[in-house]
Amino acid sequence: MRNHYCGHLNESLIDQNVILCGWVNRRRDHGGVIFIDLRDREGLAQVVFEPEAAEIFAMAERVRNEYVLRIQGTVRHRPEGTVNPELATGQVEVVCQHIEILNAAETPPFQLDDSNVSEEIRLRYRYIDLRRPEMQARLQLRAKIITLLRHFLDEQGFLDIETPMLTKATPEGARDYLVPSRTHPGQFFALPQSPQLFKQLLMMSGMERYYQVVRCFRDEDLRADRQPEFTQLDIEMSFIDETTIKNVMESMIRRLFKEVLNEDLPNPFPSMSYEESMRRFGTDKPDLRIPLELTDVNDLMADVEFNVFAKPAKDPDGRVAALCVPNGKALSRKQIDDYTGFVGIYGAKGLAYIKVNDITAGRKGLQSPILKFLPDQAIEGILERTKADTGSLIFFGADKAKIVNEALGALRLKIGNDLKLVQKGWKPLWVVDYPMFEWDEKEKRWASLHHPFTAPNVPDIATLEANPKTCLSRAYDMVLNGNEIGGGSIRIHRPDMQSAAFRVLGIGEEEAQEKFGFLLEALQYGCPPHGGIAFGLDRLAMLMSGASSIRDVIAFPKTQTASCLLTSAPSTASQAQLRELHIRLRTQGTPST
RNA sequence: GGAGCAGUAGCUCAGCUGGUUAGAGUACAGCCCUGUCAAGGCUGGGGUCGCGGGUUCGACUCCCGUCUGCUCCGCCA
Repeated sequence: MRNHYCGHLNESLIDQNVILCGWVNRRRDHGGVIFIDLRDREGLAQVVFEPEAAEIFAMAERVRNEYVLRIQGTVRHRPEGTVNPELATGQVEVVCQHIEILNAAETPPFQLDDSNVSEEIRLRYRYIDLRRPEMQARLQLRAKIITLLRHFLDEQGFLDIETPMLTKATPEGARDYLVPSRTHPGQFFALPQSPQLFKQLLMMSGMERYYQVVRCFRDEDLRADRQPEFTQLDIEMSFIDETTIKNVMESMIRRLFKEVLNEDLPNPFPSMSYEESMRRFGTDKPDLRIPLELTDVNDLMADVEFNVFAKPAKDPDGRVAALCVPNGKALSRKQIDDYTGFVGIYGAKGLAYIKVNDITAGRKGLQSPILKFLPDQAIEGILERTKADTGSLIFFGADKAKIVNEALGALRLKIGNDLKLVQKGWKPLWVVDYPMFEWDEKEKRWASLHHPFTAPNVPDIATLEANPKTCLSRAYDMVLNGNEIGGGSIRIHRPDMQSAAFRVLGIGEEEAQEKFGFLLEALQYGCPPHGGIAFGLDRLAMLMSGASSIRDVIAFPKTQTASCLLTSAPSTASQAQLRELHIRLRTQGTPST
């Protein structure tokens, strides 16, 4: 049907007869001469229609935007002075000798070259939105990323193995998407939140190295970087420890960035403990491009006569921390008020600050509503530790450590962006030495920080059960520019340790058997030491393409309420369908017949 | 479950402290035009102001509710 892509035309094809297919990007009708920019996946080509060929010219006059055409013509140099340097094919044009309208098109609901169309409209007409070069480039980049990762893993001896989509609900973790069973009345499959247990079973099956580009489902509320269905690069290896898998995965990501973006990532990636990351950045996914850090000042505040600071300073679960912003003095009162409101989102009750007007003038060089509460010793300590200088603005958070970390961690990102302190480039790191458990205040029980199959970093079961609060796990997260792009762990590979982990989590013997009996059983039949990782492919593609939402690297994403504006899914089911599935609706919905 | 922002022409937006005929750009249609590439010129059509209720002599404008989209908190082992 065609022999060249529009976007591939160049001077080497001059005088050749080409056949192009594509969409009318734009038509410029000068009365006596008509130009049509024909667009396909690879780019644009200018097709010229001259009035001498009356029949062809008449057809070109009828053509409108987004018509689908097949054009036959001769490639020639553009006349002197009409070359378009903005266009990859701008040196040449095609003189049309034959035109075929493969399909007419209604006027599009929006203009493809409008970069400011609302997302609602774009999603409703996604098939048109995806024609835009920007979206074409993103999906092409995503395909390139996946292809490269597959090649790498294949080279390294990983097997691509599929796991079930219709599987068993899990008690821990995210809300499951449920699928009713027709053949088992009242019973349900769950769509996988991840193939976690299957990939572990594959290690027990002796597959040694597994990977899968796999869809995962979580029925939780959405964000710019979270969709109800998303794609993981899921990986598992046998007979390895943390060092091996981290090395292999680093190599993979380094090669990915080199080959796709020609970017050199550090070798090795820096590594940081969870504890250090929380202390310095208030988060376990620090954006190392922002040169701001939190500073602990608990000890300086424990004895001050200012309860807002002294109380959390003395609380074992409290934290008083400072965030020093060089040249932050320029921030207006309104901006500081805005930041106070911002940290309020995270539960902070206020945002104290000190302006450093003159670092050499001691107390007199400072300006702050809280100055009167602070003794000289505390002030000196703060200035020294935060490395404050003339012009600095020091923010303070004082509350439960969780609130201070979240509030100042988020403030650090916001100020970093607002003040344009974010450095160019890519800053990957590993975050390691996660706590094994965290206390769930609502449920009054220990919960896995990672998941219940993560190996604890302890010599024996007794140590695990005696120290749930301080026990670290063998988990590791890969973080890039403030995004968690991958996370994994060495897994528990012995049944007694797995049972102990369940016990700490308050999962009783009976429940463990019911929910995870198959896993506990499998562990008894010869399970190799193993571990793995899963990467969020959508997030990776988002970062690498410079998109600000994973929706921009997913062909057909869902909205924040998890609906598809293109197909109007989800929708009601017919009474007949529901009856077959043994389901009766509680609400007086109006199912179609 | 909660907070914020937005919803006016096909699209993107403006519309003052409430005032009688709701505008702009672009798209679209027609006419003119032989070198444009966001082509240009002239003319024209196009609106349940998201939806429902309330206040008022009068509501795009104020109030309440609701729906939709986005951002965020909670949630996401």
